[in-house]
Amino acid sequence: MTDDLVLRRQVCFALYAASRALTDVYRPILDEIGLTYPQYLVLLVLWERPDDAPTVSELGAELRLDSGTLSPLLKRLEGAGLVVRRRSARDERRVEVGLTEQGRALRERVCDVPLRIAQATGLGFDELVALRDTLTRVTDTIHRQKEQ
Amino acid sequence: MTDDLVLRRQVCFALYAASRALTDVYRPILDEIGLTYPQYLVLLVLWERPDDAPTVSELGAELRLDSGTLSPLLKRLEGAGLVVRRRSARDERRVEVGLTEQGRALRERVCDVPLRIAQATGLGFDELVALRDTLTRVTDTIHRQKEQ
DNA sequence: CCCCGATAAGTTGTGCACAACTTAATTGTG
DNA sequence: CACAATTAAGTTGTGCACAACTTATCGGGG
Repeated sequence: MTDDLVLRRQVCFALYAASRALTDVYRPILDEIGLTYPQYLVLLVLWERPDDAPTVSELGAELRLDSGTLSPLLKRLEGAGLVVRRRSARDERRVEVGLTEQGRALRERVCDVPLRIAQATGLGFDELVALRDTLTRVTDTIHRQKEQ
Repeated sequence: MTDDLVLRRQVCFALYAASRALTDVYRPILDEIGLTYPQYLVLLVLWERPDDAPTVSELGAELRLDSGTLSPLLKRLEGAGLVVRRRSARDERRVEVGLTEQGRALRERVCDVPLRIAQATGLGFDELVALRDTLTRVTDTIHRQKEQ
């Protein structure tokens, strides 16, 4: 029982270490185009629906990040000329985040990134899908518990 | 091809989200004893070998964290009275990190934590072990590539 | 013995994450 | 309509992560 506190036995550490390791793979790739990994994630959401201009809250719901994280991040993306933020006309509380032409164009420069990342993991396609699905299940389980 | 850039399909996002979700489960538990998750990880290493007093570098090798992260973290742990830092007598460059009596005693208060975390994931024991091993394999693969 | 490269820890600066709080706009209820 | 409760975004403060740099010590070759 006392052995349960050994670092290498803990799933949480494996998760924490793997997450940082994968981010390390992203870093040099994203550095070239001047993005951080969380900024890249925001753009992924925007690229999925290029004409949608989701609000900060909607972005946060997708990425599970709050305005405390997103507000300064979006300000930096706007400073880089990749997105625009505008107050909603119908609801002045909301801020809609849209892609600029430059932000839209950036998509072409990263379309081979997922493949390069997948290769770095050393896992086969089926293993990757299984891993992703297990992780998604864990995340959903935790969030469902939190809401109750 | 173009679909590869969809957020929910990316293993990396699943990893990033799961890691933060699990940390969310830790937070209220560790809050009670005044620790952050990375601080808890440092203590895990120290508890594994209570009479060892590893150096900052050795801690960093276990956790894959550099002195830029560990130095201030250890200073806070020392401020909380859980560890002591002392220059090695044989090599004045090294700083050895040892547990205080209070730090040693804290172990008793967290020995049920791994079980509580495991339950929060909703996975069975075998699934957890398989997940951990897959993640460890990914991490090792990435680090091995980095060294070459 | 001296110096030069290597090593160890710490410092500085940037960018997340997240809690707690503030400000402003909106909605529901009487 | 009035106004209290809610919601949205932003701000502030703390603590990681990590790159780049500094300071101090160590070790080996000339």
